[in-house]
Amino acid sequence: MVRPNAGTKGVPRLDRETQILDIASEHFGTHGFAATSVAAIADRAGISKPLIYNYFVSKEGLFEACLDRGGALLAEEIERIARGDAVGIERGMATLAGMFDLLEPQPYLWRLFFDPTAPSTGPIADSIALYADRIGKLADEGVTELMGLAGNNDPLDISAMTAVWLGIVDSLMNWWMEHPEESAEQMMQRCMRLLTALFGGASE
Amino acid sequence: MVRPNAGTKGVPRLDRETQILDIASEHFGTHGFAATSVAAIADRAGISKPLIYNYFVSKEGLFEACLDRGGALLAEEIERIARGDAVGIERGMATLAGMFDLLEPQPYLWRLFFDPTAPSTGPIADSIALYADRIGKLADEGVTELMGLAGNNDPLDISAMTAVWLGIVDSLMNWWMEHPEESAEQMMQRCMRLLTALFGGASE
DNA sequence: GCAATATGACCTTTGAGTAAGTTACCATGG
DNA sequence: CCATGGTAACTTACTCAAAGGTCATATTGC
Repeated sequence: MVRPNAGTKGVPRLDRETQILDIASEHFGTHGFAATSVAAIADRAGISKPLIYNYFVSKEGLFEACLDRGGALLAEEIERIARGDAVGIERGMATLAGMFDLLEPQPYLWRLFFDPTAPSTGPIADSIALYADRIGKLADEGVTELMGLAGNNDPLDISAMTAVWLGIVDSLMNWWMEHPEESAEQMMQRCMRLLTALFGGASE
Repeated sequence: MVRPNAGTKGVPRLDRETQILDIASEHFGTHGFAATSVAAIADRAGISKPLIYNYFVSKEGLFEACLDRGGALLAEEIERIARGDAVGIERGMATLAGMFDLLEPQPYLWRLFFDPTAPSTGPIADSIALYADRIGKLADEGVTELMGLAGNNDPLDISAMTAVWLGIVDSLMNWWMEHPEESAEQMMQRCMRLLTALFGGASE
């Protein structure tokens, strides 16, 4: 009764790490690196701060672990879709569909890689650059294809269009976070409707 | 000699306030509220922290002053454009043109109102909500028009499309921040090219 | 008893915010 | 024409709280 919380809870390290990463990813993704405190994560996990430091060394280490897990997930999925044969807008929509499926339980994962409050130097910046490049490269590839079809090969135009494309994905993930009742399937159908509205029903 | 830095520099309050707001807006807009320190702003302005507190009361007060100045600027410009007669995509492009002109020296201003690390309660949240609503309402209006032309009146579709539109503006401002050599005029022409590429040259 | 899981209590750094004073300028009165 | 004092601009040197990070120790299963 004096120390109601003393002693082990018997949760294996891997399970605990997974749980911590889940909670940390949500916090980091939702509020950003700077506005997230390790103590808050520990609280939400029902454990003490030192356990987190024991497993992840530092706040940056924890963030990096989130990046690694999330980045691998995202990059692999986008790469898988890139190996398909969709081209132009179709490829974009296929990518979106994949992202919705993948991120159904956790749309905030996407934002980990576009966090302006994350450290801009050191291992974190490297890690972000790594995955952002990997994702960005595929986006760039898709956009280059699309623009090429329209006869535009200007590198800066392509760079800007890629940024816009990533921004679109970003805003859809944000919107999804504010409408959690929406399923991946519904999100995708909504996007199709938006696309046809934009193109006056002439797409497809 | 004992206190080489003591004493006034004789800069009138209004001038100093303007200078502080310029620097603070850039920091807040670039790195977010949580990742910005008052001391850093004071440093960049070449003054001491207490002077900032003297003029703006608190970090939140400073942020709010940035919001008020920037928000009025943005909202008034968007409202001015909304009173024009452009409709659908044209209205979007007109708005973009206005934003580029207005934000030529300071694209980061836009991000002040979409900062996930800003306090979510209190006067700041109110201020953000005020301007974000004002901007969002106009965006919503434009999007509703556009979607209506295509026969889509679903409120959630409109809400999502508005989010996407704001996300597009956001990503363009970010891209611009990374390409400061670009003029407002050039940005606009680039956007026109992107639009025609998207619509297969059939727009206009 | 040993290794894994776990914690309370601490240290340290960072950054928001403040108290008290300093410097320069300008208006007034003698 | 110079003392006097009021006020605006400005700073040094602090306080205090929150958050990152560490240490010694406790519980439990084998």
